[in-house]
Amino acid sequence: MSKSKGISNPGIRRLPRYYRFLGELKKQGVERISSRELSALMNLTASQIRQDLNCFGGFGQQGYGYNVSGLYSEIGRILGADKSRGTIIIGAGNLGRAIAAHINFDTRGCRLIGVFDADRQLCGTLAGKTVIRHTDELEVFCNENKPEIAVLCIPKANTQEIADRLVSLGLKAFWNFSHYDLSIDHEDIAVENVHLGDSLLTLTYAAERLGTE
Amino acid sequence: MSKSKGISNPGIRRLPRYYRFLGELKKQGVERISSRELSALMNLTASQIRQDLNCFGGFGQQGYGYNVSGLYSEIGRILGADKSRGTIIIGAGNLGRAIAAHINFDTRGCRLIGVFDADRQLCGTLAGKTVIRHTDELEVFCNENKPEIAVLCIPKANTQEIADRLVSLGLKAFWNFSHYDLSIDHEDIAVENVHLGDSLLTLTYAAERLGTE
DNA sequence: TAGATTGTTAATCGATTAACAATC
DNA sequence: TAGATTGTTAATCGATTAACAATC
Repeated sequence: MSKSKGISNPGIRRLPRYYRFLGELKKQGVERISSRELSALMNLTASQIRQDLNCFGGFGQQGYGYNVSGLYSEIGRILGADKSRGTIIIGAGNLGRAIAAHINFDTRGCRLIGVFDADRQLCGTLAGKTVIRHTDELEVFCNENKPEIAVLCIPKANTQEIADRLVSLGLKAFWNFSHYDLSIDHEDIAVENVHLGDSLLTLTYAAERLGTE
Repeated sequence: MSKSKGISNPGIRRLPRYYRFLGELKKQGVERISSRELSALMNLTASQIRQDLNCFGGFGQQGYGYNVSGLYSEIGRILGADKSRGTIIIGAGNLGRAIAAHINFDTRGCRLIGVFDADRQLCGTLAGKTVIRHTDELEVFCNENKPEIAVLCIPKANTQEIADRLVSLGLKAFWNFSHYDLSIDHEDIAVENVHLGDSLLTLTYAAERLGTE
């Protein structure tokens, strides 16, 4: 066991990637892997991997390396992928429906239990395998089902308002796709802002500089 | 003018965010802003902002601050948002269609000129405002229209193969949504991997730790 | 001129890399 | 035991912050 100096911030964002690669290796039937082999695969340094992993405990074995399947489960546990937190999507436009259909919530510690939209036309139709409900039903639904995580696929203008309402309904974590930097003043609330537009602009910037260096 | 020590890597990823906030301020009719005011708005330090911006030139004025609209254009130019690079989407499933309909390519230096899918059932139908074509037409289409940027919304298994094919057709930049870490060995190719699953797991991790610290 | 705020250098902090003793 | 590879400390590198002279 480490005395847990804590993993670096960049390290935290590497954890899901470790998890993904280890899952792949496990699926391929690989039993053990050294930090060196994994570093080659993932384009990191072996040192970095050992530092990252050792923050959570000594998962490896000298002279052997890491047991793939064991490490996979450990990281899954660290990430909370073994949980099953009730999750709702707010906004059933193109993006909300794509996320409902496209994201595998279950393997990431989440269970999709509801999709909501303000447009009555959409209510009753399906987003993935989930029936779309009207946002008026949020209060009743949340009191009954106690979801913890909300995915926000709504226009910028409504985001803060809806988020505040959901906080008051007990939601604890927000995956925010609106073009708005959500930051919630309550402590004990987690927010992950996804700005696809920013990501595209980063690519544009890189394209702009190709062949320059 | 700076002698361009170069912006930090995290700094590069902050540029689109600066652009977004300045665009908002401009829309609100704000004329000037100091690094201090902007830092409060964006949750950064004033020093950081001055460092980031000064890498590209002295856009500010002592005693005054920055001209919002001028700085907005400068950053847009740096990012390449003023260009109009031909862009195609490969894969017209839920995600591909959501991106076609949801992302404003034009304001980010990209012009969506084609959407392709391997499923003939989809061909001829619309993704956003763009007709879906069969991937068999890629060669002819690319030779005629010379797209530079490809958005990959295809299954993991096909990603590397399709990417290689597109590289040989002259594509220069890849916005990759497949569950696969695309890395292209050719130099002079830019890749931006978007792993929505990793993003969700990061949120799960944060949710797991709420109230812990 | 006085006040404000940048541009820029120096100091600090944090993350990554290198090195190696511990140990399987 | 010999070889391999971790866990962990120390050295390096890079990014952020602080400070302040330049200047509008």
